[in-house]
Amino acid sequence: MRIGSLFFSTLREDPADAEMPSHRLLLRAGYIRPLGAGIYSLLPLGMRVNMHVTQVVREEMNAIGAQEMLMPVVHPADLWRETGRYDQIGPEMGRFKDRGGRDMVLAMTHEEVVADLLRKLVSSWRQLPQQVYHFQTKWRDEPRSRGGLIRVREFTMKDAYSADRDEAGLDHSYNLYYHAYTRIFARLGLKTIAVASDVGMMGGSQAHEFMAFSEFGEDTLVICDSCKSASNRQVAQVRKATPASEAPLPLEEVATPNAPTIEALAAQLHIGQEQTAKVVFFVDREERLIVAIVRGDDDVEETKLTNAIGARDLRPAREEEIRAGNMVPGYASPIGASRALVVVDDLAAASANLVAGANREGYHLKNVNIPRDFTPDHIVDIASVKSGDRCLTCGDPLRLEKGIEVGNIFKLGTRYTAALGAEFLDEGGVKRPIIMGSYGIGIGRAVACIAEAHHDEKGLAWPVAVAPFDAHVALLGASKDPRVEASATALEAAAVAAGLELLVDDRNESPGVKFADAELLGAPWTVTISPRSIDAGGAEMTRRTDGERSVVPLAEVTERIVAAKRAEREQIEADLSARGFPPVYSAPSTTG
RNA sequence: CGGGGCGUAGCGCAGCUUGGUAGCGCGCGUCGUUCGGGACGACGAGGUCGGAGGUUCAAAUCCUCUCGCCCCGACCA
Repeated sequence: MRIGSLFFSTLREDPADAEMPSHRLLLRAGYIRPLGAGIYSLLPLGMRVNMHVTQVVREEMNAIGAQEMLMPVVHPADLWRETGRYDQIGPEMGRFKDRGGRDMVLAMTHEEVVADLLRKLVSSWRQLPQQVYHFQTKWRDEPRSRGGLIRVREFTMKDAYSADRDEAGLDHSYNLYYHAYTRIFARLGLKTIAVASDVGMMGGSQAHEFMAFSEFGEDTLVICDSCKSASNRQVAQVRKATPASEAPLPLEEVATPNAPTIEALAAQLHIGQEQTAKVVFFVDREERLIVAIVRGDDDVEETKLTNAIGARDLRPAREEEIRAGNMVPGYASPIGASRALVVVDDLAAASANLVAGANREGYHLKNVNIPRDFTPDHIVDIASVKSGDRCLTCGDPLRLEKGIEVGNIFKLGTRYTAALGAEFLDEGGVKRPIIMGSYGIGIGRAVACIAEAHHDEKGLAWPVAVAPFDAHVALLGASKDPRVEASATALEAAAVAAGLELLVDDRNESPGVKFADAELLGAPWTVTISPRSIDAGGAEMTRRTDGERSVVPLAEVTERIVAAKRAEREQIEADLSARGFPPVYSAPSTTG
């Protein structure tokens, strides 16, 4: 490919509204262009990376026996009504009517369609297990898209689905995907960790998220280096401290002017924050006021709270809603409150003589004891893990990291098959619901995460497995010396024979522009052909990652690139085998 | 949905406070010179100032409404 015919344009200056490096560089280098909020076109460069990522995913899916297919992006709403999700899911689902007035939805995911196919196609245990996958557009009307390709509204997802006879089969399928995903992200050059996670809107019994480490990550990962275990902070549990046992003292009201925050309160009373109770208010979808109480040194983890009480769509309460429950914001406690669901963190409940609000402006209560002074509806872990907390299993200190979710695996169970009547007859002639799992990877997000992980101040630096071109060929002095164009033509022919793709920059631009663009676009190699390089013996090869440079005979350029590609792939395979993830799935392993 | 910011040429911005000819840099076109680290000169193309309404002799500028985008909090691949 000659660069002059490539459909793209680079930007010399940074786009004003791009914050994340991947967003900024993918825009600047001409890989993507926005069409609207969270809606992007992939330009040919971006599509090339996308296709390479897709191919790696496809190879690993096929390797575990999954079959590629394609399901529609527009679904009849009735199918989603059958599983209840049409009403459960809020405005993030795209809805419209077709010309006949029928309700239709834009696919956010494909559990319904798979379960529908299962009930139509599968009737016997002999037809199980099955695994299918596709690469398909999803529309999710995110309340807030951001970060370029990191978080968008329309995106391509590889979603795979397993269908098994029983839980043991599901466990096996789940392990297959755990294995395949580990291999996929390693091959894509992403450092990821699988963390135990919340099941969210998918439902089901168990889930892992594959997280790429990134300082721009939206999720916080809780990692125990001793146990080699990791969880999303949303569900992570810790070994809680045992509060000193004190005899409960009588309640006592104290004046605490201008102390609506825990910090101010603790400072004013000269006590530690752990001696206070923090009260946080939420309202669920049924407009129920929820009072969540943790110790002053903790924060409420909303996902834990949501799961603990089976709530949906929690949002922070407004001040008037708090007052309607007879509580005073800033000085609140459930003592004397009405009409609220009270959830207390187990640590707070075990702590004696806490300071809590008096529901009177400027006053707090000392020596609050739970449940002596009020009766919680739930006592359960709802505290957010913080740095310094200790591992539930081994007691060692936990480490917190930021990550971006690039893939997830869910044990769905019979959530969808039971609702849709996707059943099979077992050997005994007994009708049973099919057991499902679902497994997603956001392709565009993976591309963005790779860009996040592989760039420098000059531009992108793609791993060879996904680079849009194997090499960027910069021609210098071609107008003066016909040997340059002749060499380029010869190199292009050699590349075709070797199965390599080159981007040849034959523009009439200054060398600085060509080098800068080569570094911005991020091909693994820059091959410079000039009268000088020809006199020196051929072409100059520069490795993008470390700038290592050498002059090699023109005839050896392609074999050098091929050898480097092979070496990188072999290194990745060696690393994967050492970690227990060889090309062929061998044994169950979901530890970690 | 709450908070903050921004919409002026393809990109980055100035002009707005104090209303009166729409500007700068980069990029783009033609010609010439240059040619191993974002070259130089000459000439040139390109804008309903996001949109609608209002105030005014006159609106990019003031007022109202509206649309869009970005960033920070509640969701997810």
